[in-house]
Amino acid sequence: MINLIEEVENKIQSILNELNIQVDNVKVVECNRAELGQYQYNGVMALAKKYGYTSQELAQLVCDKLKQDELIKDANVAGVGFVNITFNNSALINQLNRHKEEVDKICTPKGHKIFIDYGGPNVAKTLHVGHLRSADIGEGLKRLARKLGYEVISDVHFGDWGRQMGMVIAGIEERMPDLPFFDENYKGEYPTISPVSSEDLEKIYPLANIKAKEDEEFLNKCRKITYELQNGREGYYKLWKLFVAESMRPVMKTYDFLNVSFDLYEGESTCNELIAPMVKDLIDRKVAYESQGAVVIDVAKDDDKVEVPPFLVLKSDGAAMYSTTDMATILSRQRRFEPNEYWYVADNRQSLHFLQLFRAVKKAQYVKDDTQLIHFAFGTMNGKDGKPFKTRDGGVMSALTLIDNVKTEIRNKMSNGGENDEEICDIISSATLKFADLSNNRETDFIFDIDKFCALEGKTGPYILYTTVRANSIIKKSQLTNVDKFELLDIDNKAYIDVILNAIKAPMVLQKAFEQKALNIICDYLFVLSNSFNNFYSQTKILTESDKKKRDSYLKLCYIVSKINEELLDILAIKVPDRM
RNA sequence: GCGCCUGUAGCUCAGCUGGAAGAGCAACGCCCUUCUAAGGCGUGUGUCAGGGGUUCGAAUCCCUUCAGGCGUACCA
Repeated sequence: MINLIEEVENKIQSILNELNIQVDNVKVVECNRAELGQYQYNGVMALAKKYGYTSQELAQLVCDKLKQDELIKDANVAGVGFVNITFNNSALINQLNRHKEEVDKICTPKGHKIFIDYGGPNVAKTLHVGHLRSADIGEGLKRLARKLGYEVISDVHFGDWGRQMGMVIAGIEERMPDLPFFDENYKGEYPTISPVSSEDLEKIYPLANIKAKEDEEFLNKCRKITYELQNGREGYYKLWKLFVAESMRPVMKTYDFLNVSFDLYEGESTCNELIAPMVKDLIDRKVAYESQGAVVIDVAKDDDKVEVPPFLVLKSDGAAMYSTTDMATILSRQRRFEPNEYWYVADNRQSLHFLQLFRAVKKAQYVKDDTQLIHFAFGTMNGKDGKPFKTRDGGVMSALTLIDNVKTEIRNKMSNGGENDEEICDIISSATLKFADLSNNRETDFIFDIDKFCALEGKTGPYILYTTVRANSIIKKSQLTNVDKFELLDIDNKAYIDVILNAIKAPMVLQKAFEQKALNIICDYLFVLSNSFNNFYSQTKILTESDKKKRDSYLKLCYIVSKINEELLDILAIKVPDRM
């Protein structure tokens, strides 16, 4: 069944065809002048001249016909030939009653599998505020795809196998050289508790990184340790196991707070046993070859605008790097899941890497020809100087610090103490951060401003939650049970109709957000819908409305808004508290 | 050097498959004995970085200049 907008598009097409005007793509869009109409058609300007009309004449002809339609209350011409359309209330209400059907319509048939890789926290590096983006965006895209019927498998893909591991081990050895892990001839039992805490690791890694930059010998040692770790030196491996587990603790805590979770908690190291056979296979089949001591795959194409460097399978010292593990990881995922699409949510500085990776796996035929590999890049969160945060040298606010800041703001704001306060505070804090993050366009960089991330008023997470809690609260207060079964009536109340007008857009918003993989579209919509609801709420007495049928309609609208908000917030991985 | 991205209100940003310049914050004013004021309503602000072009119509597409950011095989 076609929706209201498609219906009016078809009608306009018929009207134009009757005038012997050929058009095949009539588009009716939201009106950007609310005082003139609800929707608008802009096509007549382009057609008029060709068919011997002035824009206004043709627009007027269209309007005259449209006005005769039962769906339409009014249609008028404005400016140089804009056709503004206002629907009858009953048409809007009918459309809103088809909400579920509309959502089902945009769902994909079952059996389409997507593998999504996001998060990518690194061992020994504390999560800083910039890391929230991959987690928030990835989680949101995963849920959005699932909402639309896709089968989605997610993996956190810990950064636990590259050179930074060698650096950390070298760093620990500098501090505690007497630990048995470093003695190649040690035969006894290794300790089972990490000799370093996650706090220690967050210091050890940046220091080692700085030292490696200044001290060539130390850098070479790190490389050697990395190679030996990857090739099974027991002491290093045992130590690595311990500090990886230790390092993950605060990360998992942060993910938990953000309502982010994965189907798989694997890492770069997971595919280690696949690397040697993979390299052999690539060389045997002459996909890869040796160049300057390293093993590479040519991935350049003749029509490249830029020189695309070869893809590195192994470094010249024989060690694996991120390109190695990314490729082997695809092999591993392909064998187990064989998805139709691979999604990588990673910042846009890695674009070239993914271009190379995707070409390399296609060239090696590790995925089918029609398997899609897509990098959903996101912009970096920059400091006030406009430059991206750097973590290796430290100095950027950690995610946990930011979380503490927001929680403090919210605790101060929360009215009177009560049960579950801490839980509610956490929910609101999480919503505050996530909404602030996701409101930004995915692809563009933006400046991190702590005040904005902690803001509780205006276009914020708490605003949306507050609206939802309000709507739920009034339903509860009515003590009526079957509110979901109540009927929306055609009531002469502009604020009420405005909410309905916004509510019918939800399925289209989902579709657009998915097409563009743009969660900020959902954020914007939540704000607009909530704002119209608050306007309605502030000027309409609901519970004290004497006309019971009207009252029930109003309650039903509260119910609808609450459900849409909950539905969309759930995609953003934002929970709704019972009270605020 | 080459490639990609960005430049919109005082600030932070939407809008970019062409269609009537937007939001939040900040400022000022109004609205709680009445359903949650984390709320509602109102007021002001713009050579959409500059210059060309295409078009009935350009913040949006094309060219160009300027400014900033990122990337450019052994970090991720």
